Amino acid sequence: MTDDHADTDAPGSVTLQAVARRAGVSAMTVSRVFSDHANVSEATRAKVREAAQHLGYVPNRLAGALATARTRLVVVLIPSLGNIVFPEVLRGANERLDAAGYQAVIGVTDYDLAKEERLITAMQSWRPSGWIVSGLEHTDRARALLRESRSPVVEVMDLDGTPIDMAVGFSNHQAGVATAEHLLRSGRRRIGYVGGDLVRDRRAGKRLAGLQQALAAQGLALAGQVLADQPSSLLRGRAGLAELLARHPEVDAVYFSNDDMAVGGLMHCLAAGIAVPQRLALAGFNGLEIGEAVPLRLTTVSSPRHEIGRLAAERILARLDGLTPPAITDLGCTFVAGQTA
Amino acid sequence: MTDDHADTDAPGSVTLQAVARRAGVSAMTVSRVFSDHANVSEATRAKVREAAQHLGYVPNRLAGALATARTRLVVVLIPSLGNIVFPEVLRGANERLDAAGYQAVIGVTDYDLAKEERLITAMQSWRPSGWIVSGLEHTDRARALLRESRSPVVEVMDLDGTPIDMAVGFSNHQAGVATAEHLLRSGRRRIGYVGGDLVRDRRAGKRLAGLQQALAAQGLALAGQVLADQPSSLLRGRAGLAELLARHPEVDAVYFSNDDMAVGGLMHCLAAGIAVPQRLALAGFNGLEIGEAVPLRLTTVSSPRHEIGRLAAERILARLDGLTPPAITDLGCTFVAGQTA
DNA sequence: CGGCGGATTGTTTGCGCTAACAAGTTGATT
DNA sequence: AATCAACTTGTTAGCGCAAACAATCCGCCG
Repeated sequence: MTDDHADTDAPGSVTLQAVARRAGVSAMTVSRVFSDHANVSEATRAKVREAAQHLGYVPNRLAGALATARTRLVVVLIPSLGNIVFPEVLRGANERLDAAGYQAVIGVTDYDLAKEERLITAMQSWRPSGWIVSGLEHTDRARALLRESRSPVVEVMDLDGTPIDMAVGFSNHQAGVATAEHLLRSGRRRIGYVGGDLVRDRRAGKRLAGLQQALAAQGLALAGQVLADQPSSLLRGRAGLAELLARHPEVDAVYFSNDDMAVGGLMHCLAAGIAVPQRLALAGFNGLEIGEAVPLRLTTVSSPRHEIGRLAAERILARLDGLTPPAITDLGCTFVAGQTA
Repeated sequence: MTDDHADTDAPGSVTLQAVARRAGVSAMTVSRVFSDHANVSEATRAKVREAAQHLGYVPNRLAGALATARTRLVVVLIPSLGNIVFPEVLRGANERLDAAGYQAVIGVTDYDLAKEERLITAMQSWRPSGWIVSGLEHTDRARALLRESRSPVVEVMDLDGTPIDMAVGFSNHQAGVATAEHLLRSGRRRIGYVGGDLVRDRRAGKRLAGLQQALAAQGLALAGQVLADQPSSLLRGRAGLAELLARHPEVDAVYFSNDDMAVGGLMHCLAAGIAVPQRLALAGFNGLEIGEAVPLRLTTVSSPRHEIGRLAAERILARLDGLTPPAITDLGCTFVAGQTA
């Protein structure tokens, strides 16, 4: 073994130059082979590929991105990784981005707009090619930073408001209205709510507002509510329903902030022998699989999470291709008539 | 407005040079202020910070990383985003990395070792500072690539085998043994299994192997098994148990590949009126919240997913600080005696 | 047989930053 | 007042790659 140590080298240490030397061509030619957008003769191509293979060359995207000012990095900002909903959005985005040679870079805001703003600043230092952020609520500065980044921005999971650039999702308000209408149609009049912090989870707040608006249209108001301040979960929903019933025994239907909470509530009913839906109707939101697997299929509104992630990525890629995709993509959410309401 | 356009500029367009000019110092001095590892007088610091603030300067980490050959990027490779287990590992890792100024970069292998290998090659082009990968099973080439990257590697969620560099997790085999022992102690002898593809999910395979080994020690064998080839889920578990009971009505206990499957099985029992645990004992794995929320608390073995992610990140950071953390960190997993077995 | 056009390859330069070293400044010490 | 050490700031060069332009090569036409 002489001077090019072949596969015993660290892959990162082999440069374009090294490959060029071994192939007997210039660095630029090697670059052209790897980004293959220029015309290089088949013979040269083969020589270069052989050399690259032999040396174990892996291109350095840092250098490439610096030179071209195109990182092919897309930041995905989600509120939480602890709730399966957002990983599913991420999954959709990641699948599409990966297929296009782009890399998703995640940030978790913890439902905190100040933290989101900090993350945006930090992420900007990677000069991402695009942004996918959750919701339409942001600090003014966050909005300004995103706009000034001059990269495509897609806000996902919410359409009740004005997007910075593009939006892919559905109306949470509408989901609340749809649920209210179903409950009212089935004769419920004393409707309660069990959820989490409505300031942190603005989208849950919008669903509740939709429900309340539909109630108000019938001259009704919420019969009672329980708001936990910890993140939503099955156990919280179970305890929350118990508390609501203790304080407002008259309620005949309960809207939950989401399916986790609702299934928790259903478990309370099963354990406490409360007849669902005769004595009490239950409704959730999201259309999680768990709602289908419980003994009584959960009545809920299903959100197209995976598709939202996929389409958000699609919109960004389209924009980077010089196209002009629609600013707003309403994927809707579908009412699922289960057995609990 | 003369030549430096202040905050109307795209943040990415402001360079160290521009800040240096406005502050009346050299670029190097600005660099020192931002990476603040050198001594810069307080007066200069203030001038620089004012200039940076005014121009809306955001450092370019691509350029910084290229110059220092340190990206502060840590690749996290997980098999799936569709199962809450792995996002939780990711959450733990992300929290720790974020706090240290590092960025997690995700890749989803889909339980496919060939895809994992491809991802490792692709990720290497970002020259990550470290790697967190799931499991101990990899292709030879994947193993070689990781070793040659000369960056710290932590394999998570499995200790039954030999790590490339470091490992943080627990023994899946042991989890299977513990479950078997509990079932045997409570008098079960005809134990069945419901799970997914054991080649794809090697860790589930190791748990089953542990169970079988413990059975064999008593001269017993598995009474029957059902293997779905789709990813594990509540509905699959529910259907799987129905199928197992149809084919092997004599089984008196069922081990599931994980809690999702087990809760699905429990739902089948609730719906079909099968007495749990009298007629049939059920056991899962993971210790998901859903197992605690169902009417009968699920008997399972709890895995410290969040802590595994956190510690994996910790190990990488320690190594990058020049320390020598332990090669193997066994966090164990704890048997949870629920009401289903 | 000279020269022209298209295909192929090479050269130069700079992306934005930081390591390494050089140089200047200050105050204290003798 | 000369000297030195410690602190502070500047200069040079290069990280690995690709854009832009320059140079070469080849076959083929008139």
